[in-house]
Amino acid sequence: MARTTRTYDHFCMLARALEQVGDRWTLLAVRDLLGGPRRFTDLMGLLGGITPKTLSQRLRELESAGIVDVDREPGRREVWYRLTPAGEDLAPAVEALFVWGLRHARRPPTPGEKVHPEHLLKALRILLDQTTAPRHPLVWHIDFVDDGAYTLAYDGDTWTLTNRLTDTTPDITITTSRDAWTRHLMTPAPDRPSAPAGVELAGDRRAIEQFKRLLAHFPDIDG
Amino acid sequence: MARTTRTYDHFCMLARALEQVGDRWTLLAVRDLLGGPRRFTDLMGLLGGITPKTLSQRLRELESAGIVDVDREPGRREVWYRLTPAGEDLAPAVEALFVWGLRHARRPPTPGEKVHPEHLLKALRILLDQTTAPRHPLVWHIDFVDDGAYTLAYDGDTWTLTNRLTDTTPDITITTSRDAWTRHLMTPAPDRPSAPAGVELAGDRRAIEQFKRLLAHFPDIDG
DNA sequence: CTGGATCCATGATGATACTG
DNA sequence: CAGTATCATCATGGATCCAG
Repeated sequence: MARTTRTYDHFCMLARALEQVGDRWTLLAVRDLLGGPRRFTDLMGLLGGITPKTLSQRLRELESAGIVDVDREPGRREVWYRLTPAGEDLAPAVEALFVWGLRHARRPPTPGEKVHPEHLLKALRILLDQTTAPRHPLVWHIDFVDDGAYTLAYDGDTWTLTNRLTDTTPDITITTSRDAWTRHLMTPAPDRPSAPAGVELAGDRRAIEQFKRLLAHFPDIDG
Repeated sequence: MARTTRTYDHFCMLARALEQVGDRWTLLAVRDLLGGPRRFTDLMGLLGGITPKTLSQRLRELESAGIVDVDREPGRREVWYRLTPAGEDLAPAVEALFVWGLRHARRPPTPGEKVHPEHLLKALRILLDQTTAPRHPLVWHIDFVDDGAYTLAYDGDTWTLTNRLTDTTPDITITTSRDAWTRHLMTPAPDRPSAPAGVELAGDRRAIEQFKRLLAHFPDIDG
């Protein structure tokens, strides 16, 4: 009896969930789609070592599970993948695993390990959500000259990461490169230079001070 | 270059977490260990179709990841597996996936699907945690004549499931069988008989009413 | 009986190249 | 840009066997 998809044959909702998102690469694809719609090659880049075959297979599985919507318009080359509401609902699970990794699987990047600034920003967002509660809303624009631009915003309740610059006027704008940003964030906070090379901070003096204060214990989630 | 364990080679804490717990069966083993220490064969039973080879491999991986502690005492036949504190910290992630499954992957049990009462109880615990807040602490004993016994308790803040009968005096005691309990819980609440066959409820009249009321919308997590 | 190990078959994934 | 095609390798499942 040829089984079309691998199942656990348990009547358990965790098993059911893992049948949908438990395959290798699947939750990493969801992680990258949580930032907003992406094209196939965007995902290829973010997912590092995945092969196109595996990625297209995963995307089809996610589509048929109702987790991803595919946007193909005739006459347009690009295909955009976006999460459905059911896909967005995976955010708490992805985040819980992320938090666990931050606590229990944190190691400096090994040589040859792909460091993508978006994933650092995601870790930062989660950490901010768990450790701080600023008094007022905040908007930070982070512009990677060699990669893309992101908005990290606090709405008075939670922090949000968006993979583009929002229309809102930012409190600060960070202009940097992937390497400089990675180097800056991976430097233990006490050792960080106040004017790090390759990281330009623009904005109000107090907003910049607040930014540095809020980043002060990244990436230590404890204490 | 022979890679001993499969990695993603991403500097991302979600990828790191999934390298530890992302393999097939791993989170299901953690799920079953969250209830308390278990022996190899307990896990074999709870995990349904896993082969001993895969289970022992997963347990060794979990042990070397610091998620599971193995208790081998000389002169004792059994080997007990238990979660370390790092393993217990997986509870939020397991639960978030469970909740997602409850919302988005709920289907009645298909014929041939193993139904373990413990997993139903776990779903019930999560649901109670998300939907109710009784005024006072509660202790329910559930005794399966053909399987084992569990305690579902509310301490004034959260619900806990334990895979044995605790010493506390229970508010109610349910004596049932795997089949009868499954049949009862899988019947839509409005159709449940007030004196279901094979499910004996013992205890104070008001406690029994409360029990029925609290189970009234299982397994619907929404609304 | 518990806690595995071993052998083999098969399916899932990876590397590389190529195409509409 | 968005994938397929082909081939090689690895992980998993099924069955069986074994030692304490």
